[in-house]
Parts: sequence; C-alpha cells; structure tokens
Amino acid sequence: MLNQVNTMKVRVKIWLDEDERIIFGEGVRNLLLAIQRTGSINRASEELNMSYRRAWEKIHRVEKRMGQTLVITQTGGAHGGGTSLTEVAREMLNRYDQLESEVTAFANKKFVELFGE
Amino acid sequence: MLNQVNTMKVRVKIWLDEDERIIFGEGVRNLLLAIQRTGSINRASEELNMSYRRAWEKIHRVEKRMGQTLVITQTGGAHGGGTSLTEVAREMLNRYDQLESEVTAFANKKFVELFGE
DNA sequence: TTGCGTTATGTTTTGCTGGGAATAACAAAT
DNA sequence: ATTTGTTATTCCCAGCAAAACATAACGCAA
Repeated sequence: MLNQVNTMKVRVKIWLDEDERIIFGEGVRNLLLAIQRTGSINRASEELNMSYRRAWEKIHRVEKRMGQTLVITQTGGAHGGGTSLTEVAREMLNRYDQLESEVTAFANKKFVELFGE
Repeated sequence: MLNQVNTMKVRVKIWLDEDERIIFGEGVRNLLLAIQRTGSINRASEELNMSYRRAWEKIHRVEKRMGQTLVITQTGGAHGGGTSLTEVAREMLNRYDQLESEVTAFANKKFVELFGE
C-alpha cells in the first residue's frame, strides 16, 4: 500500500533540555566542534556560514542555562586572541555524539522493520 | 563534573523525508489524529490552535509529496460536510507512532546510561 | 430560497529570527 | 605608537513564515 513511498528515509533530531529550553543540541555541537578545529569563534562561525554574533549568542545562552563554562576566550595578542574548549565542553561533546549516533542507528533499524518491504 | 545539569531530559524528534523534504512528521500526525477524532479539518485546527488555512496546506503538501490521498472530504450537506481519513493515512499513523515511541524509549534508556550518575 | 457549517483558496498584515554594519577593548609583535 | 585579528556588544533592517482577513462553492434542511 505504501510502496510508492519507499524512497523515504527516517530523520532524527536529538537534544537535551530543561523546562522546554534547549540545553544542548546539534547547533551548539557543530559550533563547539568548529571552535575546537579552528581555535576561534570567528573562524568557526565563518565555516558554518553563521554570523559571529549568532555563534557567540548561541554559546553563551547555553553556558547560562547549564551554569557551566564551555569556552575559554582570550582577546588580544599576536594573533588577536582565540577560543578553546573547557573540559566540560569536551565531555558534553563526547556524550552527546555517542547518544546521537546510537539513537540514529536504532531509528534506522526500526524504520526498515516498520516501513521496509 | 556534569552533576549540576542532571535535571536535563533528552528530547527526540522524528520525521520521514525524501530529498530533504518532510514527508511525514509530528505536525501532520497530530493533525490527522485530531481530524480522526473530530471529523472535520475545521474543528481539528481549532483544537490545535492552528488556522484552518495552515492545517489544510499542511495536509495537502504532504499528500502531494507522498503521491497519496490522506483525507476524504465532503462539502455541503446537513452539517456542512466533513473530513475522514483514508486507509493509507491510518496505516501511516500506526507505523509512525510505533517508530516514534520505540525510538523515544530507546533514547531515554541511552540517555540515562550516558548522563545518569 | 435562505441559512448553516464545512471545504477551498487568494490576498494582506504582522511578528520574529537572523544578518550585517558599526564600535570598542584587548594584547602581542614590530 | 601602529598594526593586527580576535572577542564582545549594540542597533537597525530584511526576509520569511505564520496569522488574519476575505470570499466562493457546496448541499442538506427548514
């Protein structure tokens, strides 16, 4: 009956929240990874085609909600400064990534069971 | 280290898509359920605090993308008409709900494993 | 033949999110 | 002192998505 729609895929989005407020999701995850890779919020936001302002807001909103510091910033200096991640941020990244990949794998398996021919 | 943030919950959103276009998600699911319950798009949209316009567009966009008819509508008559679901719609609802509940349960279990104390 | 409640659809208005420009502070190197 | 590239923050504007408004058609009942 549904064989005309069997090129569908299942998609999953996962986030952590507290009182309906997003604490940690895909957006911050990507941002933190880019900061880790580039060493600066500025370059990270460019990579993600996001304005610096938005990137900055995103991070600090999450920091406020978590009551945790996620980034260590330094202004001035030879290369203008930069930003690196705290241990807490790295830990969150690890756990979130694991959660995300396991749930996604499970969803794909179930999807095939339920919608596959 | 993350014990200050242990009132968090994990949230999951699941949808079916084809070429980055949403085919079937939470929105249409709720709408179809409300139509099933009320027998009319009009009353369903009121229940969901959504404009009739938007409800109607949502349904027909999905119908177009699936190439399937989801609702049977009737205009005029004693009570003005009404709308009921097709067999395809009911089948989609069943499978989607099952997928959604199983994945959500799995996500909650994994979340406790990864973020619980 | 008028009224009613529904489907169906076009047009206008509103509100909000995100982007961009602008500006300041900072500290190392030269 | 000047240059440099970053963080930090304010303000205004555009674009888009949702809401609101408007209108037509339909068919049964009275």
